[in-house]
Amino acid sequence: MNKNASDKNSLNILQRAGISKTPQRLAVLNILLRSTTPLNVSCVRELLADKKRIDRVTVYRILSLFKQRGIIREITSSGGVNFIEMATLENPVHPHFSCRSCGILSCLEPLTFSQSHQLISAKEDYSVDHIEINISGICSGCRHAAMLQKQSGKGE
Amino acid sequence: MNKNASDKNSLNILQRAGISKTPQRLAVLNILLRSTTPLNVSCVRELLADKKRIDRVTVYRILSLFKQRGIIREITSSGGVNFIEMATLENPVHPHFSCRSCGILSCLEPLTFSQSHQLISAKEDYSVDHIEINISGICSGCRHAAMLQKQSGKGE
DNA sequence: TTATTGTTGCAACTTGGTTGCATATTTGTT
DNA sequence: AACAAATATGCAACCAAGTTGCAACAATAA
Repeated sequence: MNKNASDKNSLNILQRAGISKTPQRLAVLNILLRSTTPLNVSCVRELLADKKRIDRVTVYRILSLFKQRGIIREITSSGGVNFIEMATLENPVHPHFSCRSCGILSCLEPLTFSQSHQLISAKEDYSVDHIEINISGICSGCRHAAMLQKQSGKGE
Repeated sequence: MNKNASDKNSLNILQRAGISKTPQRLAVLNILLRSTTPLNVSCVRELLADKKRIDRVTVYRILSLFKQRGIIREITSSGGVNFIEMATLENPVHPHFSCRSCGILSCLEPLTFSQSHQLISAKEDYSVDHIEINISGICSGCRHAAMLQKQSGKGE
């Protein structure tokens, strides 16, 4: 998706959510749309061009508005920093994988109906509104890098 | 378990882990052993009698030592505050339920082997070392309380 | 043009967690 | 029991994430 198309997409999203379009909101939305992995707030701010640096508070406010309107969803990460990702129809709730080596959070396949059901069924008197699954370990990239390093004798 | 038995248990745990027994460590361990739900750091400190108030830093250091030695495990919660629970054989890794009304984190049944396997199988080139499942919603206590309130006409 | 409403940026704050260092406590050895 | 070496604690100061209050700044409608 090129820049113009993405801008148009962002505009549509804001319009559909019934919130006014401001340069800051568009900028944040564009960044989230273009990212292939969930981002945390400081990443979002770094990705904003220096020219359009947005105040930290404003970013938090924009994100909490987006969350409230269901445009994005938050992912709790073990590092204590929350990540965010687009909450579109094409991107349903799914488990995440957090690499303890590179820190990148990546997306895994959504659960099937029966899998979710199994998880929820235990406590019938609880009213469940969200299942968050975070798997952690070493991602394939880091694993291969480590293996290469070992082979070349630079290990230990 | 009465106080003395719990103290003895704590002592054993420290000994087996090969770490020296100090009043502070015993106090923290006792609190964790007695709690029926995972606790966060400020809860632990509140539960310490005023007499044996332990410095915040010390609590963090004790907990990180316990974690390192596998005595406790940490649970990432969506509120950005980490919870801890005992990591004993009788208390294997399990999903948690976080009530968005009362904030209490409670424990759910552990996954079966096949359930865990299903979750992990997706990405064979990842090396998984932990699966964390956090389910959130309204716990039965809060749900019933809300229902009673509604019935008595105090709703809205 | 002006009044109204909503948005932004700044400063200041809160909370969870960490680091460095001096002091106090354990522990192992006589 | 006494002591030295090693370890643990408390304090102050710090950092980072996230929040709040408020003044200034759009954008919009009358």
